[in-house]
Amino acid sequence: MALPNGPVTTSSEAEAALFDLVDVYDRAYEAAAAKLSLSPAQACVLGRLDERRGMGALAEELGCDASNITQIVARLEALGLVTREPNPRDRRARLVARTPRGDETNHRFATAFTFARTAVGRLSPDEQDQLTALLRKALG
Amino acid sequence: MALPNGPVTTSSEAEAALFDLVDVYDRAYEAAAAKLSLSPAQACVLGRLDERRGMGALAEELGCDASNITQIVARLEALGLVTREPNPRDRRARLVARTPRGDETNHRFATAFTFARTAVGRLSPDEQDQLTALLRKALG
DNA sequence: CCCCGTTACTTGAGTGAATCAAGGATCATT
DNA sequence: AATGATCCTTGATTCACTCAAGTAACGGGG
Repeated sequence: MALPNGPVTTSSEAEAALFDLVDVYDRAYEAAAAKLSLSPAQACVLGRLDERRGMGALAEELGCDASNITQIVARLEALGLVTREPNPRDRRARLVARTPRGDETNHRFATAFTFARTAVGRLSPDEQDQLTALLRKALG
Repeated sequence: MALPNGPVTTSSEAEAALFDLVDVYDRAYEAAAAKLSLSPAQACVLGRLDERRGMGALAEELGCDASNITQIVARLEALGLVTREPNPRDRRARLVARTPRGDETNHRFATAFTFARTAVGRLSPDEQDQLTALLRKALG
């Protein structure tokens, strides 16, 4: 279990609530991935492959080094969840795509990661809109 | 940069907002720690040492294995940010405490991690209360 | 057509988080 | 005094992540 990105000084109620949310969210994500024997990073990459795409595109979207993606995709490939086909238009590049088993695993992950769904579901539609507006404003 | 605990399927606006919040929060936490050459885990442990405490207490609070804490505290100790004194009441146990430099580093981290403060600061006091109430309700 | 800089990805080395299994030391109880 | 539990450490392993360096292929200018 990853250590929480905890509050240093809890100056306000709202800040504490934000921290609690982030902590619970992260733990739930990790737990859902673990249920499928995936690391959070693997689940994340798998979830970005609704359409096949290149390694570089993944790296840029996820904000990490390309060599990091190489490793994670290699593990997903070894698990049979992903293929890494050559790009016919550019022989330097690879196109990563989920296999049928990858699709199924991704779907099972989406089902297992209930936290966001459940949390939002505790709010009425009006409250959901309020929350969205407040979060958007807070994010600046 | 840690991969985001991204949305698998973005079914609602509110869920997407939650994900964005978590992602930005985590990245800001990591960036603040990196500014002080600390890992997120190190910053986290350092932040829990306002009072001296045992390794086991840390492990339990942070929800991880004791041996994980052993490593992190060892690195903090090597950095001169923490001491690991024997507990006079129980010679098996160790009491971990921040050094003066650890106090200063922790304070600088708290200053550098502006995200939660800034985000909440974009809201009026009323809005802050609303956000807190909504998050608490969503967390169940 | 060939050089050349750029791009796409891989490889290797290194750090650190995290978990598990096993072990040593000490405590606390019988 | 023996036993079992508790506190922590050590060792082994896996994985994420980063950086530096390398390979292969694209694409444009001479």
